[in-house]
Amino acid sequence: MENKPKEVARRPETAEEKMRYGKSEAILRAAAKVFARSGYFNAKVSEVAKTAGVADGTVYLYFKNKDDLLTSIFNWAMEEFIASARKEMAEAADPREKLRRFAQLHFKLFERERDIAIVFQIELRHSTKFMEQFSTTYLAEYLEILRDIIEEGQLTGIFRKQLNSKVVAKFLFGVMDEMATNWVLSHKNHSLTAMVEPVLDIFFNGVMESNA
Amino acid sequence: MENKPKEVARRPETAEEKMRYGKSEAILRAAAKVFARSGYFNAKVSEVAKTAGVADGTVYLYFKNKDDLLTSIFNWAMEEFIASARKEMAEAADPREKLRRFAQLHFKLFERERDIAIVFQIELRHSTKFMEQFSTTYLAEYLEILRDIIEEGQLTGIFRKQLNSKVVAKFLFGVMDEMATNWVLSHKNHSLTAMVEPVLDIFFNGVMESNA
Amino acid sequence: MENKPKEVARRPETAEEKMRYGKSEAILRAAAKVFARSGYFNAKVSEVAKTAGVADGTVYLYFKNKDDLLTSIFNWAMEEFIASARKEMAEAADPREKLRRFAQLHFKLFERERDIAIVFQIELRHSTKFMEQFSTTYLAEYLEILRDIIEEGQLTGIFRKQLNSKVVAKFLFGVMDEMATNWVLSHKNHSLTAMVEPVLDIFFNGVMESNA
Amino acid sequence: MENKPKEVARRPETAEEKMRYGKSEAILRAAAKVFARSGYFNAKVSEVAKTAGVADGTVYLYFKNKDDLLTSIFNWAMEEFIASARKEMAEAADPREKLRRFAQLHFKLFERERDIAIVFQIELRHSTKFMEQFSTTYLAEYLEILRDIIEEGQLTGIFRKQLNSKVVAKFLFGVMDEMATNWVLSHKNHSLTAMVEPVLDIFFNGVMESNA
DNA sequence: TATGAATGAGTTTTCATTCAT
DNA sequence: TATGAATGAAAACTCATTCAT
Repeated sequence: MENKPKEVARRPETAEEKMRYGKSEAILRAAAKVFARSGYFNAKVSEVAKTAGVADGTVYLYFKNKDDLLTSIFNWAMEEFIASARKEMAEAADPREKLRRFAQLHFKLFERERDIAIVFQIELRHSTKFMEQFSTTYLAEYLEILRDIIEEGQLTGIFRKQLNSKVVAKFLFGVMDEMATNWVLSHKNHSLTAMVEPVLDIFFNGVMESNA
Repeated sequence: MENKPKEVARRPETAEEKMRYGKSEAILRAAAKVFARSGYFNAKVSEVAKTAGVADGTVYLYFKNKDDLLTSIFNWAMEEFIASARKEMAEAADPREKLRRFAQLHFKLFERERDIAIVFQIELRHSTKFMEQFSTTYLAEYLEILRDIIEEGQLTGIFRKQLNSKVVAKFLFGVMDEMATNWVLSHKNHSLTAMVEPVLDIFFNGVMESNA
Repeated sequence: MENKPKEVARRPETAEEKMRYGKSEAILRAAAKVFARSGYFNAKVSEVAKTAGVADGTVYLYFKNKDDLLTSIFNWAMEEFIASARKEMAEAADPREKLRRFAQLHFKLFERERDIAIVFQIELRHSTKFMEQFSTTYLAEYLEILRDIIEEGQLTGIFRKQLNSKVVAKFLFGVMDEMATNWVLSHKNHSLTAMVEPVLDIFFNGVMESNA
Repeated sequence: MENKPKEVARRPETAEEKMRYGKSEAILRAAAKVFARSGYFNAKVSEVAKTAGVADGTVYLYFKNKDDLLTSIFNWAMEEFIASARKEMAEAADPREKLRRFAQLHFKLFERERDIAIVFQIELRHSTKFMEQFSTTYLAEYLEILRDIIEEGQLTGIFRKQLNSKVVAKFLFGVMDEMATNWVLSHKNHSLTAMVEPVLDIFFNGVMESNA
């Protein structure tokens, strides 16, 4: 994320805009940190402002309201993730390799940005309203990518054709989501990416044809 | 649930206590309904009281505070679930059958009590604090049951011995949790229990020895 | 006003309600006092609460919001005034006597309740929105009463028939309104009711010599 | 503004001043429009700036603060009005004609500048503080002019000598003020100047038949 | 036990004003 | 002069909780 500022919605052009952009991102990062620490509802906007090093009112120059902060963290991270995922998927040939890279990407992002991981795994789930919005936008796209890979694997004969690719995609997402939540809640600070291999091992043995 | 009052924490003995118990459960059910509808933070205690048909102050005769309502819904449902799960597990012989019954039990409870399902899948996740507490108590017990069955299956030779039973248990929980969340957020009202077979199909193909 | 609590919208029946009613009126009187002193926009709800001897939140148990306080002061006083005006008008026979009593009633109310007078003459005028609402409800009724008396005088031959009764009513209201505003803003504390005679003298006789 | 009051009403001399003058007046007109539309307290300085086509900060180069905008609108219009009134009064001989021209002038100004009329009739009344200041300065001068004409009429024998000229002046102001407020609040867009004749008719002749 | 009126702490948000450029 | 991004004080309102009845 650090090195990919251009992947956020608005692109700064002038030096002046760059500064505005920097403030916007600083506030978003501060919000992620504060939300991760206190939980969205208990977090105070003034705390976000203080963490970002700006005045309370400045937050409202960049974001409509507190809720918009949460939504923006989500959009910001998700857009970036989907973009890199699509790019990386294009580089791998084997569907198994694609899934492996995809999971790696997901988990590496979380390990690099623990605050974002916490917000994603815990805070964003706080309301049906948000969850529904989430489900119908980015989650749908996330599942779409997985589904495409699985169907590709079914065509090339390495995954069982009779399986419903949609169910399989949800299945894999569920497993990965659970690993992520588990990692976020655990204080043992074990590696999350280390889970990719054992998880995919089980998964592949389940979806592969026995002669694949 | 109505007819299984004994499965809630305290058992009423006298007629007087029975009445208290009834009110306590009424409040808990009202809380689940209101939390499911509005989300925990937006839900008002007065709304819970009104839904339960009692005065605002009465809620505080049975529960310490608003947070206690959430915790109590969780404890109430979880104790009941774990108890029936352990009982039912004892009745089945085959590990695969055990897992099948376990998943059925989990999903049937949710289908019967949608408010509880919403609270479990959405509202309870609202804070790391709660999630951590959840992880170290009932989730641990839930995973324990799964792990026991899996290890039993590894002993009897139908599940691959080299797999880490703890990872497998989390894997299975993650898949089921994802199916549940998906069902809660979906408005299509598809059957949740119908997911048991396809999910376990994938799972078993993954964890079984090829000669099992 | 003190001795006519029943003329306010809600009538208290039980002893319990009477207490609630008392609090409602206390808050309304406190609001009138604070609004009169600081002006509506500069007045703080917390100041109203303190003046009424209740907690801030209690204000919102009786009134929807700050604006509702202003509107309620107006409705409360206006309903009372219109009612006593109609009653008193019925008791007088001569149209000139009716107008005299009407003006007396209006000015006496203001002298007895200076806070209310200030709110009426100054604070209620702060927005077109309110003024429009005011114009189409109680002011209309106020002008209606005046107009009825004037038309009665035109029928009995003491007022010039060719005059537009609506214009005459507005004319008289304007004069009285100006006297009231003048009195409110003056610190000399002259008598307002003392203005009734000279004003009606001009109004009745006109400013021109009959031989001019 | 404190030390540059003359730059509002007066005419610009240098090109530089012309620009300043133009901007100052543009801001004042914008303020009148915005205050008329939203009410003083709800109006935003940024909205005034936007309407005037200048940056927010520029408003503060010409006016001390938001309150100064209101006061300046008032001073600006009032100075202009008093000046033209005095000039026009000098041109008429008959006291009745003088009053007629005076009323015409007042109402024509309002018809030409509706925003100003709204600010005068509604927004300026929002606080006792302002009303008191208003009463002791321009209103006093306004009433002075009226009083002079009335006393002139009393000397020439067309107005009744025994009337208190101060009361008569207030009386007439009250009537005209009411007509103006009525016109401002009415959406029927009737002519305000058309009210001059009927109002002065009543004023001059009185409402009673001479034989009543 | 049950009630529900009263409490008052606490937080988001707005917007007049400033000041570095 | 002109700008407009940044400031931060200030206040309406909510609602969990209490407690006298």
